[in-house]
Amino acid sequence: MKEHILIVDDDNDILELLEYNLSAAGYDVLGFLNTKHVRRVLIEEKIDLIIMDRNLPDIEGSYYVEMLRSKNINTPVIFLSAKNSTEEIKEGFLKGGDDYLAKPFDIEELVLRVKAVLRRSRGDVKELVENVEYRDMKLDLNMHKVQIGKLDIMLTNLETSLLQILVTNKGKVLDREFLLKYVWKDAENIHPKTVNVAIKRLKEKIDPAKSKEYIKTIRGVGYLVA
Amino acid sequence: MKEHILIVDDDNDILELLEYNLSAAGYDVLGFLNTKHVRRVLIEEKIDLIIMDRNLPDIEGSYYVEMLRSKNINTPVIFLSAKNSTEEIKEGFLKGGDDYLAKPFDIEELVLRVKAVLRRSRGDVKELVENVEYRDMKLDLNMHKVQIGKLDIMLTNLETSLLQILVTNKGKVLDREFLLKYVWKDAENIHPKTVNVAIKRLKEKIDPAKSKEYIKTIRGVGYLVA
DNA sequence: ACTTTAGATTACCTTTTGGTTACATATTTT
DNA sequence: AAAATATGTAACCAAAAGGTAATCTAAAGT
Repeated sequence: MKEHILIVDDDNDILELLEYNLSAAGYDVLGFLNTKHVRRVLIEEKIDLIIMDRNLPDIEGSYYVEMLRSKNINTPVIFLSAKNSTEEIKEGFLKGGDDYLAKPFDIEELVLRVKAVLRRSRGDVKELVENVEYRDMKLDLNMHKVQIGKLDIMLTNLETSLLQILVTNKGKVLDREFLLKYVWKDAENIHPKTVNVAIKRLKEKIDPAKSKEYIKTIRGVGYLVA
Repeated sequence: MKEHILIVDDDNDILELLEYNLSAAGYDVLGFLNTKHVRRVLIEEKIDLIIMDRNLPDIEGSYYVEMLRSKNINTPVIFLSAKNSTEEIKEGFLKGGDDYLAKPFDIEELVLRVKAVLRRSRGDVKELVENVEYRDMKLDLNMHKVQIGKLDIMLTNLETSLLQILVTNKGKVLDREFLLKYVWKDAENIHPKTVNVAIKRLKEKIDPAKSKEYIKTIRGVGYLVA
């Protein structure tokens, strides 16, 4: 099955150039001139890579990506931009980009960078649409909520990604180091005890009566959903 | 556990600059001035990322990476090179590189690119450990429990590793010295009698009725699972 | 049978670890 | 800007794990 690339660039010429060349390279390409419908498409379709211009009419591209990341949308992103000072490049990576290419660019180099990112991220791309279920709990990643029985419980970003990683790794004990890596995205200087508190709050939220034991503590190791 | 980065660059100053900054960013760094021992290190150590100069005394860096790829060594590679024509950059990607940064480079940008590649190249799923079985006992190392018949019994860290080593060495008598070495990891000043108590507690836990005799005592030698 | 010796058992105590809460800071919403 | 919310940090407490030592028991040698 072809891999899907979503492009956002307000310059129609560039959009066409990219669509032409990436299609020729065997990808399915979806082009957009602004971010208006991007989020919905990301949720509804299986998108493997985003190519994003930074100078967009409605929003600065890197801010848009930062927003996506905060919603647990981790599709790889390559920035494409005339802003090419090192400061701006660094910002692109800090906001969650996977690569950064300055305009004007060599189209073949872009295609190669696309391939490199896809090669590396393959298999690790999370299904955005698919919701995760466990016992009587339905986790809706996009809406940031869990349905437990008839009850809808809103979750914060942190709670969503913590619960997500626990449930998708069900049956495995996740230690604090692992959780810090994937939920806190390696943020520097985060105390491991932070995990305890986050877990405690999550438990409290999804099971205030403490009757379900969704999340078990494995002393000396970490936490798991069994 | 820290991620390991291997660097190959014949310029000692650059090597030191990278070692300093990547160590500061929390990585374990191994620097090399040529590729002589690189392949052996890649095989023997767990290396998560390679930073490779292209101008090496013994071989062209991208050819070296191409060789690695042909040997199914798929560790991510970031090229670092004074060769920065688009043709040469393209060659870097074609030979299997994940990113390409032209010298001179901004060290902070490099660190960010390193993070981006590592973030993308590691899966977010915890690896499953193989489980061990013996008689009617299933030892689940992921969940730190044994299933005996229908019954699930949670184990502590010590109990898990003790039972694991006994069962995986089934048929062999393990003496206290051996157990102290592998279960207690040679911790200083551990009294050999400690093993007796640990074994006693483990027996009690997995067979409170004392009817199964999973673990036999061999007087004067040690313990075994037959 | 008696003695010796290794292992089992038990009780005790220290250390480690996680839970809990309160507070501070940062972020988001209004 | 103010209020509300989210989340990190630190302090404190409780529980669990596990090491040690004293005592008991059983096996091996005489």
